[in-house]
Amino acid sequence: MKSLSIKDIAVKANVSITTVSFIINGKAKEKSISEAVIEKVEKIIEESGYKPNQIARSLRTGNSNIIGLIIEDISNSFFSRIARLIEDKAYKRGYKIIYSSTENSIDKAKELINMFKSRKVDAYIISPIKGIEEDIQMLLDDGNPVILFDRNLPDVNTSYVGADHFTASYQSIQSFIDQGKKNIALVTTDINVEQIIERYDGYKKALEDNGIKYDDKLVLKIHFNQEESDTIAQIKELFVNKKIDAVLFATNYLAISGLKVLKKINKKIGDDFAVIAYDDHEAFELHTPAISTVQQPLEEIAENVIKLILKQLSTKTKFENQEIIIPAKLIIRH
Amino acid sequence: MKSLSIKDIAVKANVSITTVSFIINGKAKEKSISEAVIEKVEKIIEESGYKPNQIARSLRTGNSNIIGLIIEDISNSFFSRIARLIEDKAYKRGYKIIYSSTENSIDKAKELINMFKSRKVDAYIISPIKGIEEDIQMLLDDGNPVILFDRNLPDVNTSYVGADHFTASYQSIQSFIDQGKKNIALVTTDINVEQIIERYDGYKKALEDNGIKYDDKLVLKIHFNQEESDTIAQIKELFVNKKIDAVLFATNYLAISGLKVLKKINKKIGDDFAVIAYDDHEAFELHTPAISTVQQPLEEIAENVIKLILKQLSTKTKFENQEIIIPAKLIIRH
DNA sequence: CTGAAAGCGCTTACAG
DNA sequence: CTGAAAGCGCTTACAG
Repeated sequence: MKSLSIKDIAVKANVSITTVSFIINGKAKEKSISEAVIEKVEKIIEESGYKPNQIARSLRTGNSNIIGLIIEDISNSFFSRIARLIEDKAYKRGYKIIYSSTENSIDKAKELINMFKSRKVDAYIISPIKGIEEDIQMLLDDGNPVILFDRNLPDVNTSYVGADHFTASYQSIQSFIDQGKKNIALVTTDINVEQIIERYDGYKKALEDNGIKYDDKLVLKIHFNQEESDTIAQIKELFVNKKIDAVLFATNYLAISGLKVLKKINKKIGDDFAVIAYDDHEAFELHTPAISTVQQPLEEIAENVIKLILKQLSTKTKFENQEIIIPAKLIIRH
Repeated sequence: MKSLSIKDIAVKANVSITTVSFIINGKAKEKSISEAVIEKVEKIIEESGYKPNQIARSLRTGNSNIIGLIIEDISNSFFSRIARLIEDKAYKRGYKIIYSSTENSIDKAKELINMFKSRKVDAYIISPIKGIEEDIQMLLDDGNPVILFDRNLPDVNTSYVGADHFTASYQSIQSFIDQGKKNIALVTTDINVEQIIERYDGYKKALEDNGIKYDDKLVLKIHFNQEESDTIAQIKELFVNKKIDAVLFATNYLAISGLKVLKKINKKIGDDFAVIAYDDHEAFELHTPAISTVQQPLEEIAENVIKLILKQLSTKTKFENQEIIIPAKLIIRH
């Protein structure tokens, strides 16, 4: 029942565990182990199905080949799709992923960082929230690679990969204005994170640049963790009581709720009511009519995150932090 | 830079590491350590921010408090939602999750099992595929808790948690027949797993029991990993060339493709064409008209999986395997 | 009431 | 060309 150890292999092969270790780690040549011994040991390893104990290896070497991934919620399709891409790319380079969801709770995020720390993960990929700046700074001070993605934390100097939310939001509003819209609403969340604030700023700036007066009453900030029924009621209130000819939803789940409202109040999307949703969702292409969306470049975000991680992992000296901002794409559907 | 060890704490407190260890592990009372010493040590731990190295603890105790989760694809909403629920429940009990996606590849699944094994995970939660029976049997022989979910493996004696796919599929078809439908199609996948076969069996049996002849031409088996454009072409072929008045989609992503086809060929869902989709999706409620679905009890599946894991983990003796089959729910929407 | 010491399974500097 | 031994940071049986 007990699994084999390097000692068992050494005994079977009648060599020292040092020799076995060198062979396992591909240092046989370098340590000039004879061909005959290499073959014998490899054969025994093969036949016995021996797998080195990674826990012992980690304890000794100090690295785990595990990357910790901290996100808001794995069941949100934006994150699950990113998680899948990151997993793929990490595995190809020999790294595994431990993930965990923060649910936008500062306490849970702090706890997760501590847990990952005590497990000695080699690197951290974090979609952060405000309030954990100090914890992240401590990771950096200890020399850990930390990459933020999706949301940046202005007060911490780390590497960051994300889409250009300001421009994407600006362009969405500009496209409404180009269609002749004047009363443009924004439905967003009240969570205080960079990428949501940028979407708001883009909305405001586009209005100003086009000489349209910003109206606070057309901006609905939905409380993050509330019941969907409440969200629907609030959006309905906005749609029914305000004169609106276009709306930008700042997240895909808000757009889903918004579409439910439109269905309920029987308001048609068309020439006199336009909609754009931030982040794509399968429901949008299928919807009648199809919903225009802002699409984040998931593949590129994941690729850049992994690249930065690997670069930092291989750099012994002080690492230069990088910010990589990738354009998002506005997909107009009819 | 280096993090603190138990030795550092012992030196600071002027006691042995044994004493510190007892205090950390809540055995202070049992080992009758004096109140004064306990307080002193706890204060130092608190102030220094010391976190025990879990790697060392794992090596010594043999357990990792990590559960390995092997699924088909984390970006599929069924799995990401289950993953979220399992994560939640596991965390509450002090366990962390490492996940990985198999993409329905036998080789990748085997590799993942080996990787988890060498990391000494305490338990395995697997949504399996045919071809890894031996590997799972080896885990069981080594005394590891293994819970299969979503799909069972008939040739291996393990615990299993899943929905009653046969009945759900049967009831779906029965509801079509009750509406007077005669030409009922099934769009399913060609992957050779229990839960897909059961859906097929339920379809066939319901037809037979109602005296409707089974027609092979009305069953479309889509190749698993193909491009969506090919899937759409095949479904279109079925819908255009066969006389059909109802269709059951065996997975939610097939239903999404199917709805795209209907939109394209401008076929309306209504009195003379009915649709049911297996596994819910946000797009279905929103669709015009809303799509009826078979909903799996995700919460109950996750809860039972974790319960079984904990039970097995706490049972020193030979564990009695259990199969838990939970009814799925047919939600009719109009 | 508390501590010295063995040992979990590895890696690697050192010695020969 | 190969091995003995130290040490990574813990836990715990044993001794006093």
